[in-house]
Amino acid sequence: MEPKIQAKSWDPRIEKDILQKWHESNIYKFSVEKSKPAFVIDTPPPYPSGRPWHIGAAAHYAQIDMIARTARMSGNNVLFPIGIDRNGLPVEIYTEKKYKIRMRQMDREKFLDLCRVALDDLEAEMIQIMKAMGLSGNFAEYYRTDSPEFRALTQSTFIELWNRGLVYLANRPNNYCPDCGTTIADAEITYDDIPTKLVYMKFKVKETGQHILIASTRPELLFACQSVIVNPDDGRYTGLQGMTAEIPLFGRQVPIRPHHSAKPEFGSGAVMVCSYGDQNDVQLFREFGLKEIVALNESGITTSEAGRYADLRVNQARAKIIEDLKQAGLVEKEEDIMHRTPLCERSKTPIEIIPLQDYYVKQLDFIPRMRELAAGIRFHPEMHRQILLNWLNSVSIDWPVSRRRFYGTEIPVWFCNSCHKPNLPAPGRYYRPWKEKPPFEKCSCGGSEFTGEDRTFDTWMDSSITPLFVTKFQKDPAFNEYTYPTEIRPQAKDIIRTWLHYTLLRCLQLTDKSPWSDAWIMGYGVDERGEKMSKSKGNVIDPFPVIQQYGADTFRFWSASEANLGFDFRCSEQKIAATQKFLSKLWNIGRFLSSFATVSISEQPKAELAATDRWILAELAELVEKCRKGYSEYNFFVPANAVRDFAWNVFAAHYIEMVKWRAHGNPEQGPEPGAGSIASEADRFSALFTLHKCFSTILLLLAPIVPFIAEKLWAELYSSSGSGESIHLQRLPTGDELIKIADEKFLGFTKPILDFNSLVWNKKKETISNETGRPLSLKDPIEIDIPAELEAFRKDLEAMHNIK
RNA sequence: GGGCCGGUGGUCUAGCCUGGUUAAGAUACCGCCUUGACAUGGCGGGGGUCGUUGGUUCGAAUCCGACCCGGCCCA
Repeated sequence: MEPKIQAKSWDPRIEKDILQKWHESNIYKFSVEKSKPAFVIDTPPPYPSGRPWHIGAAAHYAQIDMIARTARMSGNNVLFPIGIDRNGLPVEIYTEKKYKIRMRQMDREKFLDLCRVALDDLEAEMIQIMKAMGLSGNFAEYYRTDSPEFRALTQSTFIELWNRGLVYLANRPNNYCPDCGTTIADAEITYDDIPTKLVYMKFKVKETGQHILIASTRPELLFACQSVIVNPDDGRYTGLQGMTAEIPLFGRQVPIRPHHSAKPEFGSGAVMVCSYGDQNDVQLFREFGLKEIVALNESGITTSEAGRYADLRVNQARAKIIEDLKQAGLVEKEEDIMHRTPLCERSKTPIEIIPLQDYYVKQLDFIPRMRELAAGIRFHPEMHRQILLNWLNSVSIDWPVSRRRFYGTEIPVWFCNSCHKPNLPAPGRYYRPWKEKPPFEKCSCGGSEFTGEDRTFDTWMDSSITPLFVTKFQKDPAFNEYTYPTEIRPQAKDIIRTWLHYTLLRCLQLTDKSPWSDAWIMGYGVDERGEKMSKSKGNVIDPFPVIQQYGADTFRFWSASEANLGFDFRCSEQKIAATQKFLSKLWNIGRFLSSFATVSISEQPKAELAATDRWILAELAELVEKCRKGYSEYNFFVPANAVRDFAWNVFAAHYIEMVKWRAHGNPEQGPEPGAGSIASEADRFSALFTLHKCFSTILLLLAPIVPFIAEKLWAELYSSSGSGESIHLQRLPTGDELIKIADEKFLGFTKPILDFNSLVWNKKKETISNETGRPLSLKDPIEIDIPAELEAFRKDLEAMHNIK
């Protein structure tokens, strides 16, 4: 019998037609439907930062789509928004490089236009990949975080917080990246061990005339020193506590105090406290009430406080000061050490701590409540909850949200030129104070001249309201009511302390609840040796050609079967290529089944099924339960591997071989029927029913992971004769009905059956044929005893192996 | 210094929660086979002191303790 499906392997080019069909039938449409539960995904809007898109990120979005499809096939009304994050530093740097320009040395408006064009190009490619991967998202209404509509929401939510007293302006030392020219938050800092010199300098003790050795990695801050500290338990310095030290080269006198933060084992055990070498200095200035000396300006240049060393870059000042100290014989020694240095996450520049005026959003007051919300969110996997809790425990200052950058949402504030009071407009529209007149006439002081704020927000101010934006907060109350809070936040684990944290904070402040019930945290994609991918290492894999060559389903199945929930996963093209074999296997099982009339799989069989059929259905029921458990945790690693193992190693390898003779029925149609191969109609029906029951279930179980091939095979075998409905509008199967027709006790036969088949195959291999002088072919007859416990399967086993 | 995660054939992973025959799969390697869905296939094979070490137990990859190594995060 000729199979209805002709092609001998799955052709990924078919995916294009299927995409077109989905697009035309608009099957992933979302609208408010009170009778159906809403399932809203707080999709991460990717940042189009340059080519190629990270393959790990592409895998991440493939899995987010699996969440959407799982939810849909579980009976939910799914909102799967698609957005693009376009605010922030990376595009500014990209644009500066591309056009060889400097942002601050050109017209702001023109610079923004160049950024926009760059983003449009990068975004178009990203959307193209997302579509090609088969994401069932709402592309028709995709949003951008730099649109007037999005920015208006960022601003209006800021204005609301301001009016409620949750925002303040303050001048305080904060992390400053001299390279980016802006304040950054603690969350945007990374640490790296960098080799540096620890300089041992001699300070004179006024009272004794002796020297005290001060070890410091920041000698260039000498002139900003306001105290020396020693550990109170450090016997070497007990007598010096309370005395006065004289700063070399500058001659200023500062007190020597005891403080536990001076570690006796580090350097000389005596430390100078300057404004500001590190966060500990900030802490000590506050604790001791010291007067701050501003050491560096916003360009990272020493101020006039540095005297002879003014107007120098940090490195220059450092070199000159060390040289002069050496000349004066005041350097005892220099030691090479590795120093854990705070770096700007974006530019990798060492950060400085500089006092500047910034806007702060209050977060310290909200930490206890955030801990409560964090306890109520279901984390997938559970272990990643700890990353958030650790971060909540280490937050020590409010969130500085102003940035001295251009491509971002403007801070909607105008300062009165007379009294300098900040004036805010009414919330609602998008404001650009640096180029617009204020939407009001007078300040409360009577002044009518204003200066617009020219700074922008930290981009997390925008990103942290995605759950509000996608649920039409403050715009469509009925929609918002139906969709908020959302169901799930999928994201990568490296932005828990930023995106997840800030979203929780902002939504708590604005809605008094958690924006989601579940948080789904994915690990990183690393290279095949487990190392981070980076352009400099040359181990980056571009996902686009991979998807084009192997197809979206191959890429998706690879992603599901390789990335266990929350763990880092390895990316290797070889493995992706190998994955394609499974799709080919699946296709050919479908091709085999297409040789026979499709038996209605919705009907219950009338007569009792054959033992072999009840056995495989028992295995199938177990598979379904296992997959459902995986799907309920959005862990696609579980169903992907379980279905592959079942379909390939049990169903195809053993079951199909055992029932082929019954499926064919009429021995005239098989070239060389085995013993006892004339099957009754009842036996034949039993086999066909079971084959289709198993295969249709396999397709349903795989549909969220490999939507294209599942759709195609479903259409070929199960829907074209019926309603013609997409597999993606079906429900995931349950094990209940299978248990009715199967029987759990048959599970015990799996191992004996597999072992027996293997035994026969081995025996044929060992037996050398008298005719050919070679091992027996699998279709050659053989004499072998069937174990008593497999008596119920005798007919199928005899036919399969041609046992005489 | 603290926290989290991992350490299983050459490579990658499953099994560990809930201890129990011969430690499973993929990949790579080797050998054989065109069999009627599939050579992008089938069958077979070699290859592991389950990080180390103590303990609990009749029995430990699995439970408990200590240690070593790697990764990430925090200080």
